[in-house]
Amino acid sequence: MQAVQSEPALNFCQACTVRNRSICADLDDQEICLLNAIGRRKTIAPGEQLLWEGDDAVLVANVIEGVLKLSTQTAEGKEQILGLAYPSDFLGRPFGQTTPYGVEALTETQVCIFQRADFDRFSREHPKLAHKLLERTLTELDRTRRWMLLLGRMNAEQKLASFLVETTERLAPANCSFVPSDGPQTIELPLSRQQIADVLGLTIETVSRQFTKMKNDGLIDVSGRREVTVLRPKELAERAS
Amino acid sequence: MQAVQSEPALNFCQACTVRNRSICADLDDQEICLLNAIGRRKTIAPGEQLLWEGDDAVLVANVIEGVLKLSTQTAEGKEQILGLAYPSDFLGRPFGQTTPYGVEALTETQVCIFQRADFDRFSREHPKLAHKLLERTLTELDRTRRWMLLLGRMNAEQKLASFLVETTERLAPANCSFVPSDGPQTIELPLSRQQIADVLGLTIETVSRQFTKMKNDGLIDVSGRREVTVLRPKELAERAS
DNA sequence: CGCTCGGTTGACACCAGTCAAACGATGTGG
DNA sequence: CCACATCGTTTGACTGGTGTCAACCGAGCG
Repeated sequence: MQAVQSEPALNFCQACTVRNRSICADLDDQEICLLNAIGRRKTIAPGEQLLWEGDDAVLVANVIEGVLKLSTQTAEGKEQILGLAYPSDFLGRPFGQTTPYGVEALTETQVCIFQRADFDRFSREHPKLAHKLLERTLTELDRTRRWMLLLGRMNAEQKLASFLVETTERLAPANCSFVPSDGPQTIELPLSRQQIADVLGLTIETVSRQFTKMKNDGLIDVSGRREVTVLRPKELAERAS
Repeated sequence: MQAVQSEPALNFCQACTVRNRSICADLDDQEICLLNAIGRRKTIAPGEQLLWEGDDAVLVANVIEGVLKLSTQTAEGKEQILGLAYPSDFLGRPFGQTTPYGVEALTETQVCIFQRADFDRFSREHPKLAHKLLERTLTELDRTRRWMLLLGRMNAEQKLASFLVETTERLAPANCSFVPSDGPQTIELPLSRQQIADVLGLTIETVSRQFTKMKNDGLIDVSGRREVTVLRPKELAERAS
């Protein structure tokens, strides 16, 4: 576990870009101040790990900027990505003993981290925060369950189409330009082909073939390795079934 | 939505068999009394539905006895079971708008139901309950994520083995006899072959073939349709990988 | 220039899905 | 009592999608 890149305890929260979307949203200025005192900002480079599977859960965090993956491995060493975390998402396992999955940054990422003990205490004393956390966890559970449908019942084409639709949606507010939702839209994928395969429960070859097929069908355009333009969002959504 | 089989408002909670395991565990007698006043017991027959996918979420519930399934469907009508609920588990979507999955009883089931509005209010006023609910939801999220690994990365044999291992574990305390965990153990499956297939993201034929294979390999014994004896728990756990 | 790395493409194998038939337990009506 | 239908399950034959293995491509870099 490496040293935390701490910064002086100024009130970062007031200028925080996810202030109104994260679990802190319902707290008043005074409470924010208290929370600010126990939290620290940290920047994580792509590929760097924030939490390790099986470790004691000593940290929790809010995602401020960037994308991270939560993943676990089978006994044979195959990876399965359990979920992706975007800005305003919450990371970690409060009130738990061990972290049940690894967390790794996919892009340049900024998080707001707390010692778990501090955070646990704070949330016990501030039901508003605990309540927000509960709502968020319930939402995350719903999203995860929808992902099960994808893994259990969809074929490769439907999986990739679903992935592109969801990624476009979740990345859109970051670009923030008001793009008509049925027109072409370009996104930069935060994941490599291998990582997409791990998310979808496929192999890299199958993912690659599906990309090529969609390109040939005129649904998408693939410029660089990470750059994808969705040409026909509606048809793509249809293929996601 | 049918009428609730309500009973006079005696204090059922005091005699509740899941009193110490459910989300009510941390409440004191006075709080239990208040909760008791807004809850109702209800018995559900196998096959009967408690919540409908897409409905307004008006009910939440604790499972007291029996097994239920949470499920959703693809556009093509294939079913995917998202999870199973056992005694002491919590059902429903507090603080949400619509129920994101259907809930149906698999066995004769007893639940303790609340109007969502009542429950939401109660949990806001009693942080102890909200906290238990949060812990439980976090645990459920972890369990669901482990299930994703099964759906995304395991083959049919590993899936069925995992299913039998988990079902044996979760059904064991109900039988309550102290069986040595490495000896033979008989359980009555709460699911049909088709439902097992829906849980594991397989077809009924594949499930059936895997049952036959495990029987021939001497790992299990299949007496009736629902009765399975695990002969070699350790080997079974190994196949679950 | 050659190396590495991520991605693409091809050939092939195999697991699980599909379709179809048969089985066995249960129930119904004559 | 038997004939027959029904339902969940099992078994068989075949297909096809996806995994596996391997070769190749193209960009970046020393």
